[in-house]
Amino acid sequence: MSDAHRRRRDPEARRREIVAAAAELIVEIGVDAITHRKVAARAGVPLGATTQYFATLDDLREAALRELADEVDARLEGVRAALAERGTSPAVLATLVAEGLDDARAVQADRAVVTAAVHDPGVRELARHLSEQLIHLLEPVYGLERATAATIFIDGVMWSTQIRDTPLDRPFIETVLGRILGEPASDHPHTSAASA
Amino acid sequence: MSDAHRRRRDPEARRREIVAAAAELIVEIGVDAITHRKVAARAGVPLGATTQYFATLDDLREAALRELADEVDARLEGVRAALAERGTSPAVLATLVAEGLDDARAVQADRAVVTAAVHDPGVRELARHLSEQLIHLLEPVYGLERATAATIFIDGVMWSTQIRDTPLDRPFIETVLGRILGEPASDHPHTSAASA
Amino acid sequence: MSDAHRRRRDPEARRREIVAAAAELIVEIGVDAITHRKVAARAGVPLGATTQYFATLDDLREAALRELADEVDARLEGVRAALAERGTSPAVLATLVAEGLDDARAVQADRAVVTAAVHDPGVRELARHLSEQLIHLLEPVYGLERATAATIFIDGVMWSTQIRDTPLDRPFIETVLGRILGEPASDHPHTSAASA
Amino acid sequence: MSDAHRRRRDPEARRREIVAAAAELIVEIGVDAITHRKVAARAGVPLGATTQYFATLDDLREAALRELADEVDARLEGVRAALAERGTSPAVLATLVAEGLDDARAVQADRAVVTAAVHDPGVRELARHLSEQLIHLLEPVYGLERATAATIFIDGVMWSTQIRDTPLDRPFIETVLGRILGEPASDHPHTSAASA
DNA sequence: TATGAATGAGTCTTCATTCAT
DNA sequence: GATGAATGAAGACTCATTCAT
Repeated sequence: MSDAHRRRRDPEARRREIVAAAAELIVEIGVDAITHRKVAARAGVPLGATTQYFATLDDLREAALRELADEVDARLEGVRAALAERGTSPAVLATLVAEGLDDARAVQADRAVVTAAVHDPGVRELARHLSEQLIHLLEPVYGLERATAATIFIDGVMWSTQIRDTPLDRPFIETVLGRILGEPASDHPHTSAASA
Repeated sequence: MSDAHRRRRDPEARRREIVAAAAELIVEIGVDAITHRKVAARAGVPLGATTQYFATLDDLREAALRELADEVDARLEGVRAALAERGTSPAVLATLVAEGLDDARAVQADRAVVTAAVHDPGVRELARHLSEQLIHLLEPVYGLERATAATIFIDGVMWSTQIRDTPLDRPFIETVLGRILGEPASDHPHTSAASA
Repeated sequence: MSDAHRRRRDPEARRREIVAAAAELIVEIGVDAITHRKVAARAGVPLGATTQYFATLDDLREAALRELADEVDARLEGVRAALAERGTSPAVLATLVAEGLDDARAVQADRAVVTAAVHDPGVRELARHLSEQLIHLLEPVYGLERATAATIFIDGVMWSTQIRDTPLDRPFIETVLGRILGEPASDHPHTSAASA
Repeated sequence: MSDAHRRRRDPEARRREIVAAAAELIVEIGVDAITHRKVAARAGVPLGATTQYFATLDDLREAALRELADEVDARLEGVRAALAERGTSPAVLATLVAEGLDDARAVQADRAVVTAAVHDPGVRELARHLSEQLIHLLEPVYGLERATAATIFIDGVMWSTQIRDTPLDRPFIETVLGRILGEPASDHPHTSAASA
């Protein structure tokens, strides 16, 4: 019965395939290099399908960037869970960051969104949202200022990984996060004098 | 072929104009959005001039990115001089960084080089060189690890500025740099805002 | 992008039209003088159609040369049939060659392929194939050496026709072919105009 | 004194260098592929020199083709001398032809002129002149018809060499020329019923 | 609805030719 | 006179987008 319902394919599934292909390509060749043809080829769908589901290439691009942002969001959710379970210490956080660095796709997805944000106000909100997510994760324990500082540092770590051949190692990250975050505040947040 | 009046005849100047126009455009619309036509229009030269001086658009792009990197280099030289004069303290450094953040062009030039580095190995070296410059500035006073950490943090600050509407403020930067750098390791201690 | 009326929708036919137009132009203005624009104009199709069907101009050129080679092949098949019916004598062959010379297009098609072969290894095979076709037609009757010699001579006749205003006449061709081929070596002798 | 006369260089010599470079290039890459820039680079002269000595590229092309034709002419003069000395027999002629085939440049020069002749009436005369030269060499001994036939065959041999990997061998050429030319006429020409 | 043919705008690039120096 | 900078026309090619089927 469920098979009979969908004639050929599930439109939603196809849409997802296209977005996934576009996201892959953005990570690989950059947001400005994607074309309908490349996306169609990568997704294994006919050219027409890419224009069927998205009015313009910009729309497709946006959907793909949103997809990448969702991936990062999901990853952050994993971080949240891990911190909740293992404790929000610089050591645990450093471990999670270092793990993230090992997943090239994760790093690139994040960087792609931020890069696209520079010249696209729409994406800017996406990028802002992501870093705020991390801030909000750390803020209850370390306060806004330190949480912001740590997030900005981790941002720098991501870029460093993207540009350099040798990724930064966990001990370094832990040490620096330790300095930035200091000791966890006893139990609950203190509003501090952070800026942004 | 045409009866048009040939323009000025100063190859070096013209080349510089073209590179400057390309650099401007990279900052404004992104490295992937530049075209011969846009550069020619911005520089106020005929289309053919852009191809006369650069065999390929890639060559022109590279020259423009190098120009931007040189700008950043010059700025870093200014930082070096200021640190030498006013002391390599987190406070002085924070002031210089905050000043840099106020110069949108400076931030954008730096970010443009880093962004272009992601998909262009040639530019990657340029980007690496820039961050190493800053590391080398701080290393004599704070050691490699702290110098690197501070540089990575400043990198994050730059991105944050690029993405957010409100730039981070000087006190925040000073506080965090203080935590990252700690007391100068050398014999010329400065007043540092370290805490924790 | 435009409100133009799309034309007919018969890809195969359109492809053939484009190839035919390109072949015509190669014969008229030479293989190196064809451009997308000229082909499109000649075929009566928009510029984009020529690039839609052929990834590169080289591909289009190759298809057109192959088309010309096919024409020559078809002509050779006619020669084969005629020789089979009327006997493989120098006289019959000379008549067929002389007929071929009267068809300017046939001569030009042949010469165009050979000319293009000089600087294009891919086409070289095409050209070789054509002359081998004729050799194989004559070889069973006259042996490889004489068949080759006659083919080479006929090649020279084609070029002579291409360069001179007055084409060589049938009697001359017959006389020379008679000398080159001599008496048929097979069991089915034909009246031959051999002399000397 | 002779050195003082010419300021920088001998204009005539420079002109010859340019023509020689163009001729070389025509042989290598085809008559349609030459450009001012390529010729200047090959000749080792500044770009402006190529336009200084020739009003248009067509003029330069024509001069270069004429140069190639002159080379062939010189070669034919060598053939004339050799025939005069060693006798105008098919064997001697075949040897000279076979020697010519070994000189790739000689074959290509000849073919370049003939090829260019197809679409350029001006060059056509040049090409006609060349084959007539050879006819006139053989005519006194073998008569116009046989001389023409042999020339046409040799023309075919040249093309065959250009297209095939393995050049035709001397014995084959001698055998066929022997059949085409027959025995040398006793002493002086007989006007025969040849066509062209 | 799904597909891919159709179209032309726009891109990079090459070059003949002109002409300032 | 010699040089190479200057210019734009023209060429190959790519692709977003439209729309017939």
